[in-house]
Amino acid sequence: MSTRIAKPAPRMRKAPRQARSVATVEAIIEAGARVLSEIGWAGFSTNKVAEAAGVSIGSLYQYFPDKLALVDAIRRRHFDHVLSVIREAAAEEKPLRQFARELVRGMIAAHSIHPTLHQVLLDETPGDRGSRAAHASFQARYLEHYAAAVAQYRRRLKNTETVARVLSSAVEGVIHNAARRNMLDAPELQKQLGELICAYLSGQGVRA
Amino acid sequence: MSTRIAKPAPRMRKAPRQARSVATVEAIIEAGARVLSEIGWAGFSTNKVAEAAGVSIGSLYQYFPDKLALVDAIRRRHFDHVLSVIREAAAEEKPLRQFARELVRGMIAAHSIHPTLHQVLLDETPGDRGSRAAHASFQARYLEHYAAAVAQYRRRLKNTETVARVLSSAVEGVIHNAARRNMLDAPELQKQLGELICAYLSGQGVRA
DNA sequence: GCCAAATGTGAGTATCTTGTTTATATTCTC
DNA sequence: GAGAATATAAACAAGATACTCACATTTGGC
Repeated sequence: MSTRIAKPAPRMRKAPRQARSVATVEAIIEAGARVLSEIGWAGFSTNKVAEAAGVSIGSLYQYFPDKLALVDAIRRRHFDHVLSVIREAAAEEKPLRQFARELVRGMIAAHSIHPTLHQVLLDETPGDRGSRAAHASFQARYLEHYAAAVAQYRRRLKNTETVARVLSSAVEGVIHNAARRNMLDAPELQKQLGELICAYLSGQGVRA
Repeated sequence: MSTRIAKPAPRMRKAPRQARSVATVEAIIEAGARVLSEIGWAGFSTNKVAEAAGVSIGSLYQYFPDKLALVDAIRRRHFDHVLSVIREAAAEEKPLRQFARELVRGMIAAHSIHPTLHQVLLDETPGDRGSRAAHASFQARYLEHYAAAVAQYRRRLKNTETVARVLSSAVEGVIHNAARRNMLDAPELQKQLGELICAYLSGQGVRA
């Protein structure tokens, strides 16, 4: 219970100017993502990340003011990636079947590198200060894109937002579960996930 | 890397004989579930659990030989609960619509007490020794019940297991996501989740 | 080649957490 | 009321870990 008055907490302590340092920073973020995905937030220590990156701990603190700034960087990079995937899938008008296929492919690809990173970022990672805003903004845009797709393919136009939420979390659930048992690239699973999306969105199947 | 030769690790150090101690043990397990759900495995400490249970740390160690035994007890209790829910929903033959409704209701009820406990148990909790077996056994029986339902309602009989896996993880994903944003009891969500299940299982919608 | 700036190093520290024991006090059963 | 069961919390030992600092090395422009 010490005096906790809003630390400024800058993104980076120092900007990398030479090619070397750019590579170092990149290596740190990449290793951080790996550690976070493989061991989870509980085991995420700066020393461990530095070691995994093949970099001294001092170098890490030369660019990141503290642990949370590092997590922020990891989060930003990953969220940007995922957002681009769904944005692309929902971009132009295309048949439902194709949308589903592209979405599944993209999502699986995005999770193949660090299978459980996404969930760890959402569930375990603390959301102090600025990251909360980024978090919310990500979620909002994420949902927006899903909602756009839902509005495009769904006949009944009611509850678009709820439908989008259900759809997105269902997809995430399947992918996360598959990631946990190393089945992300099973083609059978991809097909079924695609069918789930199509079935739900075309959804004239059963009446309420 | 010390000598890691299978600790026996008994379930309980001592069985509660009087009513008092039974209540104590129950309070500990309950508080443990609460802590695990609210703070996650990273913040799960025996001292914290004891305090949350309104019990001294000594009492905790009088019944549980170590931290993992406690987690085991929590896990066992929760898994039994969830299993009974799905077993009941998939028990007798009933219309698809009704099955979906009962499954959703039961699942939501099971997650309403400790919203994120299930995911924490699956994702963050370590699986040393005996718990691995329990874990696997739970997953197996869990899937079995889903598969039974799938076999009952799905027309095409191929890939029953994959379909069951996709279905179960989709349901879990939706519920977990709703739990995170405290929307578990939104009736709109329940309805949509039911529709998702029905649409996927009836699933004549789109051809491959 | 030279030098100032940029970058990299890693041992060290100070602090905190936490699992577990133990000696002691209280409550129950008979 | 005796002895067993149960509860208490102070204390500890061991470890983890975020972060600093004084120094070494490399780079890029001149």
